[in-house]
Amino acid sequence: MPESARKIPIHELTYERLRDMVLFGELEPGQPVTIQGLIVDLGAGMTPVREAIRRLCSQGALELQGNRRICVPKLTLEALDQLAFARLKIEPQLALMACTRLNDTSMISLQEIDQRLDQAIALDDVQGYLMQNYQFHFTLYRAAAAPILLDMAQSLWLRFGPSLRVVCGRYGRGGLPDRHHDVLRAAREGDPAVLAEAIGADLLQGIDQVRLALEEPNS
Amino acid sequence: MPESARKIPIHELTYERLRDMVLFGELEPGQPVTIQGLIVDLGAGMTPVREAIRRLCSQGALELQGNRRICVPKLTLEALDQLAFARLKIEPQLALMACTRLNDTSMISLQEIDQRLDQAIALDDVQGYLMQNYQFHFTLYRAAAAPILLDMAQSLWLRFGPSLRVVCGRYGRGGLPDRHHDVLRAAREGDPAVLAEAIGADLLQGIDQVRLALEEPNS
DNA sequence: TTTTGGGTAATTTGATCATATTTTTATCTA
DNA sequence: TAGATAAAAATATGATCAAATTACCCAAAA
Repeated sequence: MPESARKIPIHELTYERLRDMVLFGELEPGQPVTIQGLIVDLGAGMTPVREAIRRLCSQGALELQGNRRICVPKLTLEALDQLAFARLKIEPQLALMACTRLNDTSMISLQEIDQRLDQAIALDDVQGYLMQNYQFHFTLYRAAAAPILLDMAQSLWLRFGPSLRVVCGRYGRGGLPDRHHDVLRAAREGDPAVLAEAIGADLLQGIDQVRLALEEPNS
Repeated sequence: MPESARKIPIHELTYERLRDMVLFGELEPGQPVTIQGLIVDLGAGMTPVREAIRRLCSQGALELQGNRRICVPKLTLEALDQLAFARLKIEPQLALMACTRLNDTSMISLQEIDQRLDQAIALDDVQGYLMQNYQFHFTLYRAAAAPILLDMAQSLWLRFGPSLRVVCGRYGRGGLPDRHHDVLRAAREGDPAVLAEAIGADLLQGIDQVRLALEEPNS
């Protein structure tokens, strides 16, 4: 085995793997998650799996039901309202703080991600879209150098991710305008207020999509 | 042993115990936390302690240093700015949502907590003050019935708590005005905007106290 | 002689696993 | 349908291994 891999403990790798499964919709809302199942699927021991689950539970990515079962939480309308409020406060602020700190390297990264994002849209690759969309936002947010707000955004995305996947998978993106180009333009021009506004508009689009789906009669 | 106690798993009890230690300043910022030490101090096994630590790390209450050591994070000025921003967005909103849902029972609870708070101030009981202050805010916030925003507030308090303890212990409350009475009055009158404003003013007072302490030369 | 530096040994601590115990869920019979 | 039993899954412990820190010793320099 490569030496570089032996630096990261298994419980960390397990956490990252499980987090991505939630974030990119490999696990659906309402789907039960068992410790034993993950031990088999991820080939990890019991302790690392348990620790990864505890971390994700405290971030809201997983939910402990009264009996000791674990599942991916289903978004309710009330939860969506809270998520919308928090995301629209936190994420534009991260964008605003990032704006003045964006250097050439991160600008190039953003543009590359944007290209892959367009590709994924063209190919109807939902998983790819979700992954690049995540990378786009968090590459921007990381530039803000605000770890606490970044943690909060991460937790909000973990609660939001599974439902976004369901919506995208069911309806596709249906010709919605691509807000990322507005974001990129604002970033290039270096106007923090405009950039924050553009991020807000992008978030709102995703939130409204999920809200429409939740308001439909079928669960 | 009482049967009621056997319902709550040890890892949950351990988490709550350790959380309170962080929240109410039993652990100082920068203080190292060891798994082995907690096993001895709390009389728990290894698994529950590890899980409690993982949960608190992902809430920002504890911090993994590069080498696999754990400590209570020290607040920097940058971190304080982020905390201030987030708290002033989230907590007034929780108060606002709670306002219209406050019933007689919770109003009485708030008043009782406020009395105990005044007692603690009169007795210079720092620990008691911190505990009642926490109870006051979260009894109010819980009434909002907004679990996601409540989780966020909880995490913010976990990051803030240890430093507040240090400040209060060092300088006392130094004749600062008691904002809780404004909060209680607004709650009684049922005006959400005024209540949110009062909470904001209370938060700002604590934040400014900590900021003053951080700006001092000595670490 | 005292101090300092380097390196090794001992100890502490974290990571992981195997296993035993308890709880919950599912199944089967009356 | 209800109650009892079996199976499965979660909780919790302790043992083992690996990594990091600390303690200690000896030699060299001041």
